[in-house]
Amino acid sequence: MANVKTADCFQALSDPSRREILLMLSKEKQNINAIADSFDISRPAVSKHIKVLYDAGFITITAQGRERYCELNQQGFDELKEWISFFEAYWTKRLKQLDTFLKTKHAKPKK
Amino acid sequence: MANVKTADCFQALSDPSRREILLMLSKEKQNINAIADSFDISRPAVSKHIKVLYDAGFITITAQGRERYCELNQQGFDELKEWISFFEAYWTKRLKQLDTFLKTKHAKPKK
DNA sequence: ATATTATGTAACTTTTAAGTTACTCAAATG
DNA sequence: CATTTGAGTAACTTAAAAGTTACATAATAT
Repeated sequence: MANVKTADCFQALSDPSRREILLMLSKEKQNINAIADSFDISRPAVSKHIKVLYDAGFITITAQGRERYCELNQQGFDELKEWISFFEAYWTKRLKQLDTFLKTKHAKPKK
Repeated sequence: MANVKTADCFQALSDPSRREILLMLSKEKQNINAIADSFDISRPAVSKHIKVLYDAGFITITAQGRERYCELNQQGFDELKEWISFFEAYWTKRLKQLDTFLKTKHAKPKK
């Protein structure tokens, strides 16, 4: 049952610290303590954020001895992209409507 | 000072009701009460959600008499897309690394 | 003009999220 | 093997979101 998303990706991204963590991980793989060092909040608080990001499919965690290295995971990002792409259809439709409007109602400008 | 985003788009999307509202608006323009009728929560609660979505740039509101019609606004969605596209670079980099690895270390498969 | 309808907002409560400290445990290290 | 280090978690506090009811106001309808 590894790598199964159990949390909401939108909820996961609503916290600025979590987005910051993702940004850090886009630069390099890091273990929990290294991540925590970059924040003002306590290590356990960071630990919780990591769990949320993991549960939402934004990171993978690999144990190396007692250290746990975090890396970005495409899954969460994909889910987000999918959501957005649903709305792309809306904008496409809107553009088509505008186009039709311009062609039928304003085919001949009054000048 | 119209249409200036004052709230965080991620925070706005973290609530399921608000995402549901966006989904409804992708089907048709609706006024506040019409939206509220589709939800179990009270009308003022919906009113607040609408405000959050507006502040985050996800919808526009047009008054028609005493009614206020809500429509999707591209701005919020664009902000989200921009955020995601930043991370696209990460995956591109990862792919390139993998490619290089395969070419240099495994140019000749052992079989 | 009165009644009704669409909406906003203030004041408050409830729920949820985020943070903290204190403790635990297992892996590394002297 | 005693100590240090990296990390998880439980119990609790604090802070922020989400919801409610009650009230206000302006536009429409009767």
